[in-house]
Amino acid sequence: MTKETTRERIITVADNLFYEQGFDHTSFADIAGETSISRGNFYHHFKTKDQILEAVIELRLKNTLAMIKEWEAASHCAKERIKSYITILDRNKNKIAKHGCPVGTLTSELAKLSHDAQGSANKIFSLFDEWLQIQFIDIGLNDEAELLSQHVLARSQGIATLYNTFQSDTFLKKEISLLLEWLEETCSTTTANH
Amino acid sequence: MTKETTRERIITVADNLFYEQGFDHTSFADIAGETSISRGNFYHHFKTKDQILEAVIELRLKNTLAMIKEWEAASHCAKERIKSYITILDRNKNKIAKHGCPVGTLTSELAKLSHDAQGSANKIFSLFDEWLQIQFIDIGLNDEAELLSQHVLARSQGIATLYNTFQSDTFLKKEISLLLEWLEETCSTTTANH
DNA sequence: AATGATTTAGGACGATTGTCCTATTTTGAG
DNA sequence: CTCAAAATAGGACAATCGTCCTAAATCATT
Repeated sequence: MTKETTRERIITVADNLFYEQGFDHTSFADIAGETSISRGNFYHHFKTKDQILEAVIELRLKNTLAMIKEWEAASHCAKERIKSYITILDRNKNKIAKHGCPVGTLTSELAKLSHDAQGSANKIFSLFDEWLQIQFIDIGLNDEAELLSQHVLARSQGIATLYNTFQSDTFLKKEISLLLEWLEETCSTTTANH
Repeated sequence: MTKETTRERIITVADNLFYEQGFDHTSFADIAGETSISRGNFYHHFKTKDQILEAVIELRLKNTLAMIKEWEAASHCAKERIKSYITILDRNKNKIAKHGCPVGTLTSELAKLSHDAQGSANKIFSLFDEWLQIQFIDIGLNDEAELLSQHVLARSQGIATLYNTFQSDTFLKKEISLLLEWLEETCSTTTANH
């Protein structure tokens, strides 16, 4: 494993801090503290704070894509792949309880800040969206794929938001199973067409 | 109509700005600018910025309660009342497109800031939650009321988040009708018990 | 070993932050 | 009208923000 460069280290730490504290509320001093890098050195790698944000979003896109590829490798069945997406809610429950969904909270924050990187951040959402659409098309739900994909996205976003607020495990468990049930029903409506 | 006091004016303006820009990103200068009140005068009404936040949350609780009372006055049928809640998504679509759901985005932000007012902000969510539960109990779904209420909350939160991101009207329309359909189905399962 | 380029450290900058203080003005009760 | 109380204005504060600059240290290539 190659050693992490300074630039990569900055991005990794910033990624976590932006998730935990929010982009706007995270200062250079915060990042410097956790990286043990002097403040002045930042500007040799990034000219502005916004450039760090762009790099963080790029990293998240890369990591998201890698995660999706893992799901694809682990399962050749589209329905199972969608399940992989839904069950992140359970796998990441501890972090979601503390800081919400990393995708949804970032886009919400950037929307409020009217930040230029809004479009870039939305791409992470789009990445999930388009991938889910492909899965639904694969199942045979071509016409409805777009709305079905966004339905899954919306449901999981809402679950994350509410779990972040109330941190009720019974709620989380119930909602995940409801969403999985919905997936089964939705798939079974067209398996007759095969 | 009695004239708005200075204190009330500060809270009203702060309420809007916190919603539009976020709490952390809104400065005293911002509020002062929109209220035409000198910065120094603030501290005669509020000792800290956090106290303004508490007052804003209090106002939102009051307004939420008033809105709920309107729904109750407008409809004696519990199902219709729940519909009133669901269709806020459509009535407030323009603001949601720009700034997201005022309840969800505030609680998310305060969670990231580890802010003391987190508990107060969550009360707004709880207010909707408990009220929705009462409606479901009124329908006769006593045992499931809690999970049904939170299901509605989660769904609407997710719809708001995604509409804020993609601003797709077809998505919004479709999801609202899906949620209304769900409500019909959920209610009809127990009308047999009457 | 020598030299040029890259990387790092740390201070300085102007602007802005929330907070506080002190005059001045406005208000309301006697 | 009087005068104490409440409300307002505006400057000062220490701290922090993102940004920039320069000197020192490290690296890589010859």
